[in-house]
Amino acid sequence: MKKTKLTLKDVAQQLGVSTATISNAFNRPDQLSKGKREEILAQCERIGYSGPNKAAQILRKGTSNIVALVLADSIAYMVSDPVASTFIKGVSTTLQQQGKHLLLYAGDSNSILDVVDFVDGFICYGAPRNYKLAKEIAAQSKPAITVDFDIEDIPSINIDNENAAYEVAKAAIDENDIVAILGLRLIDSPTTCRIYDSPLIDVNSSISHRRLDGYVRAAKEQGIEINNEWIWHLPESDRSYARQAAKEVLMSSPRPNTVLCMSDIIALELLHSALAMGIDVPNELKITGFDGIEEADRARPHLTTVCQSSVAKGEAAANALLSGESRKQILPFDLKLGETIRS
Amino acid sequence: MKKTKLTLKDVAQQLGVSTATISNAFNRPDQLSKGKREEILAQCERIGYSGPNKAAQILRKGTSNIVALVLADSIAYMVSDPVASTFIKGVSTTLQQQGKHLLLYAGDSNSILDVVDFVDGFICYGAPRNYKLAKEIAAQSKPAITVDFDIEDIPSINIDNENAAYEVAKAAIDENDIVAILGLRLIDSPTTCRIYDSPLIDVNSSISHRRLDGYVRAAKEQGIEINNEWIWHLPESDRSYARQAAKEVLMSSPRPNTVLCMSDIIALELLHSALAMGIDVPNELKITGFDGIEEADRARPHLTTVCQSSVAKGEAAANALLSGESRKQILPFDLKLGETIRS
DNA sequence: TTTCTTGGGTTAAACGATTAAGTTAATGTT
DNA sequence: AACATTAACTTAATCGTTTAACCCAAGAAA
Repeated sequence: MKKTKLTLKDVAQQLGVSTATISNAFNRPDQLSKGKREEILAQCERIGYSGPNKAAQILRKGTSNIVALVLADSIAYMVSDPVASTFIKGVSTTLQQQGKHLLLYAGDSNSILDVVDFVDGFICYGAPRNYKLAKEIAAQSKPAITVDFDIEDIPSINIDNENAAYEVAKAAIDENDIVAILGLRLIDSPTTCRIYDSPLIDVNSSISHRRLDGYVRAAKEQGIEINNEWIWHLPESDRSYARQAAKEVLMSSPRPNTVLCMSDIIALELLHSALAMGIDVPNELKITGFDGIEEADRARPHLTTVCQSSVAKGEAAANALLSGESRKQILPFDLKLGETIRS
Repeated sequence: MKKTKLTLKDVAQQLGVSTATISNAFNRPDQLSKGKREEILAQCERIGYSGPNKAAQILRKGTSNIVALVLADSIAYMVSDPVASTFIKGVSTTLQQQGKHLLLYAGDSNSILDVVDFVDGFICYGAPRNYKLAKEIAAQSKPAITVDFDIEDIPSINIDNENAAYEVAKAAIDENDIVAILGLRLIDSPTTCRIYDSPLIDVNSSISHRRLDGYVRAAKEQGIEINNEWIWHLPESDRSYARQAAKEVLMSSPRPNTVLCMSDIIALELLHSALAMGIDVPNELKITGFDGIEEADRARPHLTTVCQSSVAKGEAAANALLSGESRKQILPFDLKLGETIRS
């Protein structure tokens, strides 16, 4: 039963050497003879000193091996979203390989100020709801990287959302279709709704707008104009929002026969609702998703969607952060044709 | 463009007061006059001092507001498992409410020694693979709580696994059934297999064994003896392991007509495989799960399972840790009867 | 022999705060 | 008027390291 934790000083005293030597034994093997080092380490082991205190190291060295993962929404939401959790997977695997620790930071929190002093860097996933957070990230001086959005010229990881959306829409849309869009975070509303003439929000949702652009371009090529009336807004990629929006879309008249969804979760919920109502997919209703989540593979008919690798994004983000990469990267995507647009 | 970060000392100098006063302005309002405090805070704001450095605070105060969540497996696996990620959800929500930060710690890492000095406590979810980790948790002196397993008399959160398993099995098993079990981490093997006479592993899998006990007791009440030949082992609750085990079970002859699964993921995979093979559930095959995950609700026929609230577990764990609760808690479970055992 | 290296240490100044103990002046008590 | 109390600060020790700068003895070079 040791009364109090041993410090470097205690150990130095007991072994009759200077604190610097003990410190070096742990951190800089080249600074002392091999024999002495081994002896010191052995003695430390024996008396129960497990190495320099990390809290003190953080202060002194200015580095902690902790990387903060700043999530766009609450951790609770992020961890249950298949896309986000897969991203976290990629990040954590890479960080772990490099001996780094992962601090989950909720983007709906107030300020990164309470962690900025001790983390080694930031990985920011998804545009934060409050712009203040983005400002703070830009203002602080630790390494940072953004994913699925951009802050000034901070390095970032993205896919080409406009083209991805364009391609999947192009594959789905035929002449004379009635096209609807189930979009994410398009306007500034916490509920699911048709957007009509609400002004599109700008700063926090670039990827949604790029996707929208792609959809609109593909439609236009078939001579179809999508006006706001046919665009729905969901505050997040959540099953219950999706269910409600799906219901509205399927009830509206005339009923659209092509629905472009900005996430697979939304698309799958629409698919289930449609099938439950006895609607023939794809003959009466074509559906496209976005992301390429595992669950989409299990659906029948198979979902037509855009696959992007969230794991790859996570790995790329972590690697870029740790290696000091400063460019912005565009990762590839994959169009996946399923039977939800053509049987 | 400030050259270097301001410190408390700099600020004190500039404002012509002692460092103690600045520190108190931030931490102990009762130690100085209201007027002075407001003036100091205003000045700090003006010159761009955003408060005491957190790294230094951690060292000096010995507390960081960081709680480590020690996961049984890799973060990657945990974050994608519906049960584990729901648990994380509960933990993170509660921690966030109390202004604490969440550090994700992979249980398959080597040692907690590299974080123990700066975290405020540990929440350990699931029995770690390597026993050394459990030893370390027990040996260190920060607050800790375990979930779904126990270490000596460290406070813990559990459900009554034996009774839960007993009840669901009792509901499913009829006289003369052939009963099989798809179990988790029963033996020390990294692959899916029938366990035959392999010795059951002990320390790392208590909850699986409690469940096994419950199953066996229920079977015995119907005069059925389940020998090891009818027990399968899966190293984790993973879809591909489950698929393989499901295939083996359904191919074995005689084919069991009641299969008790230790997780919903396993049960659902078995259900899908059975339906795909044209087997009538429940008339030719009865299936039970464990956990009560959301996806089980979406399955048809509805899965019979034991619902336990992972969110509640997470909340309870975080609350107990933060409040210093030292008792072991048993949370309730709910038997949920679906059509996979009786139509 | 003298001078230069160099290996293997030691000393002591940071890192950036917190806080117990001490000081001083103003107020309250009797 | 003499003494006790309190409010509002300041002083200085401390948290547990790291690391630049210095020191010394022994071997190499000249």
